Amino acid sequence: MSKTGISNMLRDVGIRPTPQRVAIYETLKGTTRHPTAEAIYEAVKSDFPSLSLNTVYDALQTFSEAGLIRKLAMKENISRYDGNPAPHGHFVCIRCGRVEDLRPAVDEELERIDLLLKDKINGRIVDRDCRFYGYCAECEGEMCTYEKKN
Amino acid sequence: MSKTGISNMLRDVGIRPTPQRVAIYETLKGTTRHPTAEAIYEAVKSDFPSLSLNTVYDALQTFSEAGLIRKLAMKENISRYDGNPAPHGHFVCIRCGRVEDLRPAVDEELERIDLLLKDKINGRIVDRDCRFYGYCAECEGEMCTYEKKN
DNA sequence: AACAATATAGTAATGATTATTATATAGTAA
DNA sequence: TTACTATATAATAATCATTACTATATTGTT
Repeated sequence: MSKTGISNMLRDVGIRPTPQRVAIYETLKGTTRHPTAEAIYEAVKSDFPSLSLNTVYDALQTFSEAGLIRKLAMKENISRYDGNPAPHGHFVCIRCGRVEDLRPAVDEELERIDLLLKDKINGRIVDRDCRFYGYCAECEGEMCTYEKKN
Repeated sequence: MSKTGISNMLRDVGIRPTPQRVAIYETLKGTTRHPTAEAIYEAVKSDFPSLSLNTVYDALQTFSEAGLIRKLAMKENISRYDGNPAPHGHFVCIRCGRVEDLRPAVDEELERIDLLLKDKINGRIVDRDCRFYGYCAECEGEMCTYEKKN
């Protein structure tokens, strides 16, 4: 989506589309690395030298509350962010820390469980966050070059 | 499990069974509320007035690393703990914050997905944490009396 | 009973996140 | 445009869960 498209979309959902917010959203949408606030800050800073980390946090929270993005609380007491707000599963490498999206085929299985839960739960389910932890192929071979930055 | 049983179990896995650790483990095993470190601290403190919150954190990390318990990173930037280390799903109420275990029948479905993933993932999966977010029955009716403490 | 290793508790430090506030910017209406 | 109102930004400070440090105490062992 273009900057103009992002701008219009944000306005449509009631979020004032400032250049910073558009850049933050664009950055998050343009990666599958599930970056931290800090990583987004570093990435966007090249275009906005005066950018504040605070602004990044504020934008991410605003986007989250509007359902535009997804916050992923990690066990290391740090949050990562996902530009895809639709429920979908993740693979997390417990050695190098990378977070990857699962293939759609697996997500379809998870969707089936949503339906199953409708009858088995005393409540209304509106979201899902499924994580699968293990060792990525590169870490299995001790050849992992994953850089946590970004 | 009795205190003696816990003590022996801890020794078996190489963890020195101090009274504090036994009490912390016993407390966590004795609840399904997925308490925070603070809540465990408050609960155990009645038996150990001089208990340090630090000791609780240390014990929880030790137990986690030994695979005896499970750490649940919540979106509110706080960690909860689960005395059941086996992979199993949770329901999280996004209004009152309660965390409940899913019925075993649902977990069986999730186990099927583990198998499915073996072929679809470039890595080795060793654990799973599936959360389903929504409104618990009581919060749907605005009658929720859930107390976050404990 | 003494020793070596480790746990506890108290305190201080860390670090991600959030609050505060003056200034700047966006949206709107004249 | 211009003026106006509301909201966003950025800088700074504060918060709060968690972790580090360290002297003392306890455990398990010789």
